[in-house]
Amino acid sequence: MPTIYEPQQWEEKLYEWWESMGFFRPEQQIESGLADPDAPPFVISMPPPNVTGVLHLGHAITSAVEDMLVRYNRMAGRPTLWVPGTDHAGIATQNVVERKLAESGTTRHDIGRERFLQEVWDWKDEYHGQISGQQRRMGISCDWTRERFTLDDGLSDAVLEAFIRLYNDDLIYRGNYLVNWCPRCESAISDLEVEHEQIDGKLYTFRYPLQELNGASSTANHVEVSTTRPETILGDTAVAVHPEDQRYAHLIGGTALVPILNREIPIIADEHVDPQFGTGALKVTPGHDPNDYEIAQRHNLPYINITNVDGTLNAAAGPYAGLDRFAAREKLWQDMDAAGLVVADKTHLHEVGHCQRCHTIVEPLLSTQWFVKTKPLAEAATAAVRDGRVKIVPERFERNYYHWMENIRDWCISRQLWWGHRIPIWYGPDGHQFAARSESDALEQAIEVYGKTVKLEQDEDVLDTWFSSGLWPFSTLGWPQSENGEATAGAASHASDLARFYPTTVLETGYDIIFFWVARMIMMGLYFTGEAPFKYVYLHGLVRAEDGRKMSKSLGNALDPLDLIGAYGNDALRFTLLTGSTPGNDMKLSVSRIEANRNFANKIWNAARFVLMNLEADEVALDKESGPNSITYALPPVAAQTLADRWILSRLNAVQTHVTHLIKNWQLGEAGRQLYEFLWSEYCDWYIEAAKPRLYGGQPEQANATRQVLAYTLEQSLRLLHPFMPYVTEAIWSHLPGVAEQAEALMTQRWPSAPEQRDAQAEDAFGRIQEIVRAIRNARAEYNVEPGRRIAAVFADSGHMLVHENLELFTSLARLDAEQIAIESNANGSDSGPSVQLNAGGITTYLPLAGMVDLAAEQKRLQKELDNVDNQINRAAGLLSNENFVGKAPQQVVQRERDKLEELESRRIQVAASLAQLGS
RNA sequence: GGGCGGUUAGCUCAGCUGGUUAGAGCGAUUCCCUUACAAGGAAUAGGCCGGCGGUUCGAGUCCGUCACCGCCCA
Repeated sequence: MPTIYEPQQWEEKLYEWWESMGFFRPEQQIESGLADPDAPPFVISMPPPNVTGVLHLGHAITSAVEDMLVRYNRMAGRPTLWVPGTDHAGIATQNVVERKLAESGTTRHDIGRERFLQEVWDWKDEYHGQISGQQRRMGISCDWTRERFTLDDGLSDAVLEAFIRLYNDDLIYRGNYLVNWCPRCESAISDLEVEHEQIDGKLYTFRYPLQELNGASSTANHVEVSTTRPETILGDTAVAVHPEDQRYAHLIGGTALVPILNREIPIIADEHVDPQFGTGALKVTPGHDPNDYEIAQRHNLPYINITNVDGTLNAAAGPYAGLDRFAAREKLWQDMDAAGLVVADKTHLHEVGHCQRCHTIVEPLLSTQWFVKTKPLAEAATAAVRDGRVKIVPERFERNYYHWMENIRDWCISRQLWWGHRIPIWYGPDGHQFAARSESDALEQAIEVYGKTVKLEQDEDVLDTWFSSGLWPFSTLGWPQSENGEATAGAASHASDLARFYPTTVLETGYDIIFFWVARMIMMGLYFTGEAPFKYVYLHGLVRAEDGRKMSKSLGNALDPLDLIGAYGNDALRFTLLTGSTPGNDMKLSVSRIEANRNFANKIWNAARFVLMNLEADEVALDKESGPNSITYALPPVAAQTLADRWILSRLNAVQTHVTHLIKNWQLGEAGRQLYEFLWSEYCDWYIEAAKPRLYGGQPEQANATRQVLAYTLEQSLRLLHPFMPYVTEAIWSHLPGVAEQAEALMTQRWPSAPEQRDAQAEDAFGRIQEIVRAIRNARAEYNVEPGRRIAAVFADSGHMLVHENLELFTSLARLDAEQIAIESNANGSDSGPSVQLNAGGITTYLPLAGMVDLAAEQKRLQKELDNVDNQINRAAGLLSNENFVGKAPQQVVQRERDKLEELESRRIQVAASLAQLGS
């Protein structure tokens, strides 16, 4: 084994091997005996990445978390299925291909629907390969034989089925309403796809001319009105004031004249008007503003649409027709200025909706679209979370979810795009709608209606991508075919997937798509399958750049996960993503942390090298009792175990228990950190160091026992670490003599589940040794003792057994001179002058550093220590003298304080004695 | 306007249902290429846990409030 772990040498090779062995497939897991066929399967539907392009760190964290969960559960013996796939991403993908066409000087309209779709499919085929290659580099152990794409045949069938059922159940309707329109995409988008952003715009105030009231001579021939979008004046159909606003009461019922156009519009009273805002008078543009739209409904006002689909103004805008909406804004304002209507324009901060995909300012527009009636679906979906059928982790997101569900509005699902699932509606000559799975189906229906064959036109539009995504957890498992028991030929082998694997177990994704995706899956899943599509929703935070900003290509601060994997290895990246944050909280990804975790992988690699070098000498016995997928190294009999052995085994047991508990409670990061601490700070820094003297200098049987414990602990630790760092653990495991020959792979080994069995005495005793060793090392450093020099030490009698039984530990860990170690009942080391006196681990240790001891410094140090001990004694004694504490605190807490106080007091005696000796 | 999150060491973050003297990584200082690892080892320094108030025997942790930062929704 080389001295440095090189992930590049291992990762792709191991992944190909894992995949080729079928380890990712539940069928194989059962056949091989790893999975219990009767255990509840563990199932995840992978959030399908868009086929638009390249995977980013959001995908990396998704992959890391899901793979961790999947690997853990697989090892724990549940049949585990992780369904991969990609999303056709309607708007995003169409945009990219359109941009590509633009580069070669053409448009989709030039080449037509059919050729355009062919272009997109070609593009998809190319990028799909790239993306699944990247996903494999991320090491995800998903079942590729079940990979799906939202536009493939099976999923398209699911979309048809879902649409038609909702349509027939009157939960889908078509109508002319105000929708969010993106003039760049030339499509409607849903409320969710509008991103509100604060804009430093202007508030324009102008005079709305009034028609003179008949007979009465009014001094006011205008009313002042403010707007942020002057061009919409051209579409005004009323001026509104608050019914109780005294300033304007006399105007109600009058008539205003639209500037430039001189169209007559009524002045109305409506509660919605905020008298405090602007001038308190409101222009009403029902065709281009959602609030105004509602006012218009209340007052039966007409709706005027002034814009074309591309954002230019139409004939209704009179002289401004043909101008872009923003150019028209400028021109109209100039013209109004010239007409003496302008009062002022001042800067004004306000929220403006932008298209999520292309960032164009969205225009509210009257348009005929398809909608899903969401209320009934949302009610069921709310109930599923309320009664615990679906649990959201972290729980706080449930509030968001409820709030959204309770205020849900109908979902605009039609898009004026070509790339996507075409709406399965055909129109007869009279506009009659036929919802059908195919044109021939529609024609048959038409014959029944018309009594003869008629020409039908299919709706031009496609469905919102999220409509098909909403079906993902069950459509990928074969719904609706397998539900109807009519498996199609291609899906024959997976025909019963729906029955076996649905509902899925966990839906894991970023909290940013809880509404877009998670909420809709729950609504759709409940409606179509009667069951919530998953039991748990685990939401991870967003990965941000080191400066805390969102990573984006345009900011140039985006890190490419593939680059990071190439530079530091997959394990380093995923361990960083897993341990770098807590569920639902964002993380700033720092490269230095990835580097540190690469070092961790290397550290384990080298620890393994050390162990393996020592295993070469003799064959280490295996423990075959533990059964298939659990074969590990045998441990020496307890009688042959040293203190260090018992200590590390107890610690291993504790970590195993704790880590399992943490994972079950979704505390994945904390679980990873525990393993990091254990392996580095306990196994490497202490146990391996403690093992060295026994391996090199001890008796053969001792060396052998040590090898067993070294090997066992390493082997079990690799199992625990595998879900967090699959590659380096698998690579090391493949070298383990004996064990690796008995089984195929670490990833198909059983998760350790030994009962909790701590050795408190060993943990306490070894802890004392650590304290003493640290104190000696500290003193050596303080006194600049040459690192290689072995020094004498005298231990107080109180530590007789501990020191006597672990002499070699002290000599090797603290570099003591074995010839000059003494245990004395009344030691002061005075033979060779004053000593440094250490009070650690409950024992006084004297270091007779001849000629080096600085009396004054020692006195100062000991005094400081004494003060410190006194402080703690006061604290503990204070607590214990408090009746309330003794009476109300749990017994164990009180007992702990008593023990502590006792120890502190004996420590105080030691320190005080040391100080006294020094002074003498 | 409503909701959520954050504020802990110089920097980036842990700290689960309240209970040892609050931890890690990076950075800093000193020393060491000791036969697993210099991507390493040993040691050290560094924190009124955002402010105020409350509950409690006991608060980084629970409650209230304020401030600042960020996100979501309207």
